[in-house]
Amino acid sequence: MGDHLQERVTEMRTALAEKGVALTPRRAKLLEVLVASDRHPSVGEIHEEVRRYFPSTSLATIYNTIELLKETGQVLEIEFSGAANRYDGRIPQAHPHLICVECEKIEDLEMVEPSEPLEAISAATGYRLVNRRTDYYGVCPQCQAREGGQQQAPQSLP
Amino acid sequence: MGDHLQERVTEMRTALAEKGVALTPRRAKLLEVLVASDRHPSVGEIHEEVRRYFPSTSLATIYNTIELLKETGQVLEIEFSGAANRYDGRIPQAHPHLICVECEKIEDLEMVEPSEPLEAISAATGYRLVNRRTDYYGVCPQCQAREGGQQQAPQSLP
DNA sequence: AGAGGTTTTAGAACCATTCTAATTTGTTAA
DNA sequence: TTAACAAATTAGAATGGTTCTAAAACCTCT
Repeated sequence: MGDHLQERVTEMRTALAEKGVALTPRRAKLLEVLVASDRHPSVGEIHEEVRRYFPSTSLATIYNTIELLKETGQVLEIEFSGAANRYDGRIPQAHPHLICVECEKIEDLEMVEPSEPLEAISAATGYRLVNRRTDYYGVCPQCQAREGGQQQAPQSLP
Repeated sequence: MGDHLQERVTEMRTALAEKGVALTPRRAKLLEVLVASDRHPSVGEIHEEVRRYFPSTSLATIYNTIELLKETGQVLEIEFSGAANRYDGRIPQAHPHLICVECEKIEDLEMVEPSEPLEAISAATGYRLVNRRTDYYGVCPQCQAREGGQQQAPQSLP
């Protein structure tokens, strides 16, 4: 695991410590799993992985710990209604994602987002903004290839 | 209902007609209700409203008709995992929303979104893009007022 | 060792959504 | 007008991710 990722785990540990909760072995493993994955894993996937080390771990523990991480701003939750929520432990700040509607892969979108004038929105609307979400949905290159060559041109969305 | 809104209902009717499905009284009322509301209503809210005119209407009918509208691109679905999905029948194209995390109000964000170079994203990533989502979450002015004056300054999200 | 707190577990409860099978409605053809 | 067929609708069951609950396990401090 790279330095940056180790640092992330450390930050999470610190955040939990400051919150006054114990860093139990299960929780420690969960942090590791969460940060080790670049798949934006679901609770189910995290559960499966933690179970490889602590087979008796219950789903509730995963949900509880994720909740603690959310409360401390240490994980980014990407909500879905028809599928399990997904979690980004590597970059807990809001940032744009690229989501494949075929294979449900989620990637970070590295391209500069033109940094919405968040203060401007706040000033214009009176909202006290606390979060944002920016997702692009499409079919990833691999899924396009798998489908054969009959894909149509990218359509522009107003 | 304004001209623009009437037009929207007409577009929806046309889309359903082209799809070859019947415009039953329930469906007609649903379109009306959907477009009449500026609340980005949930299925439950639409159901309640349609029921005022056709009391025996079942939830399944609402879900089915919404599905037809989705298939024809005539309604925008805003997904949530912890709460009911919400629907925008007025502007079915992807556009940014302002969502109050207190009262769950959803407003269209009129401010120009700096129109992401969607083709650029497509070109850079190889994705065939089909949709997008841009939401800003915060506390609306009304909810801030209701809470009293102890709100903190808007925080900037990287 | 015992007391009091936190953590964890298993399973129940919840709820929006989807599915299913049966009924109703509408239309066309005799 | 009725028969027959297709589409639409209904009530309720099933699904599945998430949350809740009560009991058990685990610490830590004395």
